[in-house]
Amino acid sequence: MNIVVIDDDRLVALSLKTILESTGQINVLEVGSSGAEAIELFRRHRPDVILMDIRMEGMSGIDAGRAILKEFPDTKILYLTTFSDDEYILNALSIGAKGYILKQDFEVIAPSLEAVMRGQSVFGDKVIGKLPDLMKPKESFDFAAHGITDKEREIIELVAEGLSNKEIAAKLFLGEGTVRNYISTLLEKLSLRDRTQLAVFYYTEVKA
Amino acid sequence: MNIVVIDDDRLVALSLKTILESTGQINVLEVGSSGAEAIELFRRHRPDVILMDIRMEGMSGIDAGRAILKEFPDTKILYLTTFSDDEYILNALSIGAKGYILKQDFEVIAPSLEAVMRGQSVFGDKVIGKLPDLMKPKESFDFAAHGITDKEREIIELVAEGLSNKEIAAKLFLGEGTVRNYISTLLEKLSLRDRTQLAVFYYTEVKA
DNA sequence: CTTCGGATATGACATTTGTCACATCATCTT
DNA sequence: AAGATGATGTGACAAATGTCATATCCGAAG
Repeated sequence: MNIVVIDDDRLVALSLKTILESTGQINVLEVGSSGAEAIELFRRHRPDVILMDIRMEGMSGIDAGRAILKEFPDTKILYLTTFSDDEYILNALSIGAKGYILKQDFEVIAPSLEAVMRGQSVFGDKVIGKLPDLMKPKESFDFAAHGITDKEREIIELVAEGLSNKEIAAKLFLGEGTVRNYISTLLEKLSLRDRTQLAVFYYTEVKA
Repeated sequence: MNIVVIDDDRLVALSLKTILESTGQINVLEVGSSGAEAIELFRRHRPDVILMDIRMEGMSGIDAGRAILKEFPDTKILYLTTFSDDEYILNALSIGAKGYILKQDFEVIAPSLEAVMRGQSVFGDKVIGKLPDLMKPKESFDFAAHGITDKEREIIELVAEGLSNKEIAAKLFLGEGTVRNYISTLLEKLSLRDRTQLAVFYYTEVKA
């Protein structure tokens, strides 16, 4: 199995090389220490798997991974990370990484590489355990705290579907002027300027 | 451990009750067969865990779960499902379910319940394996296929930030009229009516 | 009962937005 | 050279939008 190891900390990268090569199964073609280098080394060697740190100076492992996967979509990327990098778990999953394991669990690194080679995905227990929390939708915006009434909330939703005042009025059996008034007070309450910003607000703050 | 079992298929629900109670550890307070019933039974019994089917007539297990979690945020929900229900995996995670296991693996159901009681999350191997695929961002909208130019794409993005024509013009060093023209052709190309719909389009089709 | 706030409505008004027809200029094609 | 294309611009216009003042109705709070 030919792999490339990327870690911000060159010492770590070299240690990994040593450890992994001692298994006899794994051949570390080269080590690198930045996202840019990851891309370059991948282009040069086309390894079976990339073992890469996530948090690095400059380009993050995620960005590098995204770039590589864009060029070679069936690349197998295994992320190696510190326990505190929670935010990246979802990113790693979403770009299609094959695994995400913790540096602490170094005894599972070689087996994980084997698993990835076999086509499996490898996400450590602790990583999986965090998924539910991470997926939880962030507190949806607190309408009540901003004094937004039920009707107003309903209006926001229709605006966020792209309806015109006339259409909203028809749908809610209100006068068009009334709808405008609602929107006016809504814009006031949320410090926005127009319905487009209201829609943007909805998608970025409420439904995010 | 007191639980409630919900399954569309009453027979399955009752079988589960029998199997689980035979362990001696688990007490099935009551079984139900719809999402609505799930909510009702939860309110009445406050079980430690709800074991619930996902795909059901009427209200889905996800919707029922969401409703219950809204009322009682620390509810432990364990979903039981058929292998083909892929689409629901992410939903289950995102509402904060404690587990998602397959009906086929019925021998793991009781242990999973124990695990959930202990506060662990339980997602079967096969479920985890699918996560990377499911998280992959859907093809982001193909601007080129719709004949949308780079400049137009840039305009869309600014509209989607809630900028006015004047602001966009200033930012891109264009005349305001030019910006309007861009937006006009954009609306034409995408069969939309106004900038708000353009913003909505951006958030639902492009950046979704 | 009176008061108050929320929901609803109207009309007038200024501004923004979207459309259209057309014009200029540079580049690229033929 | 002639023509096509795309980026950019202008002016005029109609429609949609947002603001404001004001009014009615109703139910809840005092």
